[in-house]
Amino acid sequence: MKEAPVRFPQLKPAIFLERQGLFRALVELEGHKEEVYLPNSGRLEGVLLPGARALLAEKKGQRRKTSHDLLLMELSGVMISVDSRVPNELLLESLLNSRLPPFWGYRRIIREARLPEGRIDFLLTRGSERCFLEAKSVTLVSKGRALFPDAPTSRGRKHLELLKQMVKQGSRAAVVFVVQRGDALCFSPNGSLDPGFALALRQAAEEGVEVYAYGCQVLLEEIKLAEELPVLL
DNA sequence: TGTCGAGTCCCTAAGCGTTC
DNA sequence: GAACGCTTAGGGACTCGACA
Repeated sequence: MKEAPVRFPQLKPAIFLERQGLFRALVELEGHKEEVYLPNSGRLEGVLLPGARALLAEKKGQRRKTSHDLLLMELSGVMISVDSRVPNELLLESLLNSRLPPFWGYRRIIREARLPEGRIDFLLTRGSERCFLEAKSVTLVSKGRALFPDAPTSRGRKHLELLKQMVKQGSRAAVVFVVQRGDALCFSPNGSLDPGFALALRQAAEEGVEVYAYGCQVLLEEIKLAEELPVLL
């Protein structure tokens, strides 16, 4: 697979102190404490560790209440992207440039496709053929195995139900787990934390929903999709 | 008709409060 | 106890009105 990077602006190093809310974190930046935007509402277990190195992007905007986004954490030399918007961007880049072999040949790509039952991240079409694609952000890795979710997710199960419905209606449907770090060797659902999601994913796969996982190469300058990872359901 | 800006809706997931 | 709704911050998509 060829590379499809999302580039970062110049990042500022900081020290992560604590999470202050769903979307806020307190860091030490250039000798003072600073509240920054954390673009991820997940639990981020084992990633947001006090004292760890954080990397920030300066942001300007009228509606903003913070002046920086927390984009990367560095733990034991491993760079981890904590921006939950990145997987969609990476997939879009890869789809637009025909860089994902399982999804080659689709002529039209619609983001955030609206359905009566909900919204799906991508709808790919080729004539009358349709493929629904849902992207999931993964940040948790244990002993080389990427795990999703890092907190019980009823929304995740809802998305799987929706994909199953699309398969029943004759469309193709897939869920793509994007592991936003470079130290994962394989992917599994996090059955010990959310057995319901793990069961739903296995059932979805049995009923025809395709399951893919990709690792990422995370650098200070950019993040790009890496090789496809084995999925162990 | 085309462009621009303002406003609205929806998405992310956890946590809290309310209702049954 | 379960189910549901709301809130949180920020951004993208979309709609609508104003104007050239």
